[in-house]
Amino acid sequence: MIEPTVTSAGDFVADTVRADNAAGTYSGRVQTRFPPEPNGYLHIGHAKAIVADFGIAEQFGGTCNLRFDDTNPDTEDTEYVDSILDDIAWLGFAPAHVFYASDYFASLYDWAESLVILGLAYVDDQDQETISTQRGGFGKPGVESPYRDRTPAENLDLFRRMKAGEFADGTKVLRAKIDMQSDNMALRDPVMYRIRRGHHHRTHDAWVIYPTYDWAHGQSDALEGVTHSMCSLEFVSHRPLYDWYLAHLELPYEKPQQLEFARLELTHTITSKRKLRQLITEGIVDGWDDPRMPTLQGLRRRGYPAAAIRAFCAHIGVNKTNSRHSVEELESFVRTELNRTAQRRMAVLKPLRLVIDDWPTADGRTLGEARATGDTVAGVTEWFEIANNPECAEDGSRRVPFTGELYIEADDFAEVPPPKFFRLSVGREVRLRGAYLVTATGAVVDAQGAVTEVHATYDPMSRGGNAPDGRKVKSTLHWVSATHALDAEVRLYERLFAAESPGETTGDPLDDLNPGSVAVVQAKAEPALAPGDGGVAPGQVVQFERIGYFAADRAAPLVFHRTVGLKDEWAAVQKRAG
RNA sequence: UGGGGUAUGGGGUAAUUGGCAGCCCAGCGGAUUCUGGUUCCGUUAGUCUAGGUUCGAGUCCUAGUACCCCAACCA
Repeated sequence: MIEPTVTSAGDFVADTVRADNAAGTYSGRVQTRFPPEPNGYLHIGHAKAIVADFGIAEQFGGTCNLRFDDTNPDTEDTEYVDSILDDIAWLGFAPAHVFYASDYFASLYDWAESLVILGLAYVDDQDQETISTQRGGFGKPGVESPYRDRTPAENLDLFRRMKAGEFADGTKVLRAKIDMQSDNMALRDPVMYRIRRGHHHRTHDAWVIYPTYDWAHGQSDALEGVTHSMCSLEFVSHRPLYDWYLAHLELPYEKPQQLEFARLELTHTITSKRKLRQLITEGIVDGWDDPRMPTLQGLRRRGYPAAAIRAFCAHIGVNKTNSRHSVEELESFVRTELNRTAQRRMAVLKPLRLVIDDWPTADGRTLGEARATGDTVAGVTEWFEIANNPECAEDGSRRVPFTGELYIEADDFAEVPPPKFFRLSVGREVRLRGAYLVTATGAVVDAQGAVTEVHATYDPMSRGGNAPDGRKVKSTLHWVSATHALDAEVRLYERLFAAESPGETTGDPLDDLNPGSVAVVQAKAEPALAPGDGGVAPGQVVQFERIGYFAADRAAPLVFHRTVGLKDEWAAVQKRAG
């Protein structure tokens, strides 16, 4: 399906699997599952879990299934089921099976009856608040429910009537009879079933009682034959409960074991579903697929390759330490992948007109001579064959038109060059990528002192970019022929959150929003940036030479999203200079 | 307040389970380069604290400290 995502050697899950294999615990079988609740879109944090779940199965020749943890009808929807399916496929994984916890509602119910008969579960008539109060607190004792000692027969009758819909929502629950004095709150008679007349996206109105996560999860694992059930660290204290349930049931396979690892957190990023949703409802971003969102949909639209996300997740591995990875590390995986795969194109984000005065016109004059007489005749057009990707010869080349009137990047010209400035200034020679060596002869400056046009001469002997005498220039600039330039809209994204840990100081991540997280500029693009043959496909990511990687919008032609910028040594030099 | 989890350079993560603290990101220096990109070479910097065991401790023991999780009929 994909190239092996090797999990890091020291990962404790792999250690556990190896130990289990050595001990013969599961007869060498390895089965995992990725269990999202279909109540939101997948984000970069889920990618870590997906890579871990599928990765460990793959590493040991096992299987990994997808299971929708759809036990709460109030929050779940097929919209999310569909997007999750889509995202997992995009990431490059193919689940062996797609299961739903709701497929097991009948089995779960039967198992619950067996616990009732064993005297290990009881129906409690108290309301939610009372039950919560009786649970006690950290270091404080719990209080047993007055209904705790109902007989199995009475409980069975009540439970069946709960299922039959005889009772109103919230009026009764089924609870496991464990230990109201346990230090572990999860063991103080946890709720197994609640009455809820929500409309379930798959079972519709067949059920009025729904299992809780704790009652459904381990049992679903057991039913499927899962061996290693990975989840995040906040479930560590639920593991004794996971084990308690399974210890009291007849299982079709060996008992699965729960293993917990730390969630992925990134700097300048949030993964809280609630907060992500708030970004949308408050209009801060356009939707779940806004390129600034950490959702897989957003990252995809932004141009992050699935292979880069996979490699990043495999690289960070699984661990039990709560930590926050720098988003720069993710970006570095994105650059590494894109450097290899993205075709190069030229686009000018801050266009500055460059006129080559000695460039020939069709009527045998030069541009300079023609302009001197007020004539706006065009220069001749020359076509250059430029490699699509110097890192990948198979990508071939494209033809790029060149004339005597071009756009170059405004930042590539300086009237007064600062120290270590290698680019164009009057009297200095630079290369126009793949075309000619040019020397600036002067600049036109407006009333505000801004450079509006640069004049230059070219060396006809340097066609293709090299001078026959072998002289070197310090800089190569990208350019776009003014007469052939296409107008493109380029959306430049910055971090959505200015703070490394959004919300750390005030408690609300939205207080740390970066007000300038997107800037839109009108750019000049070479013809091969147009959609279609020899151009770019919707969603394709290309490198704008010397600038960064940009994803063509999937719908709008000539609209580009900045995936990530190139490393910028000149920016670092300027920063050091102050 | 009780229980549980976790601590290794600036960030992240390894260490064959008691034997030379390695790798990635970032930084810095250099080489190469028709992208100030890429690539290559070099380099700065670390075992939470205090004791102890040992020829030898990131690893074992004791006592602390810090951070995270748990008192939903959410997952």
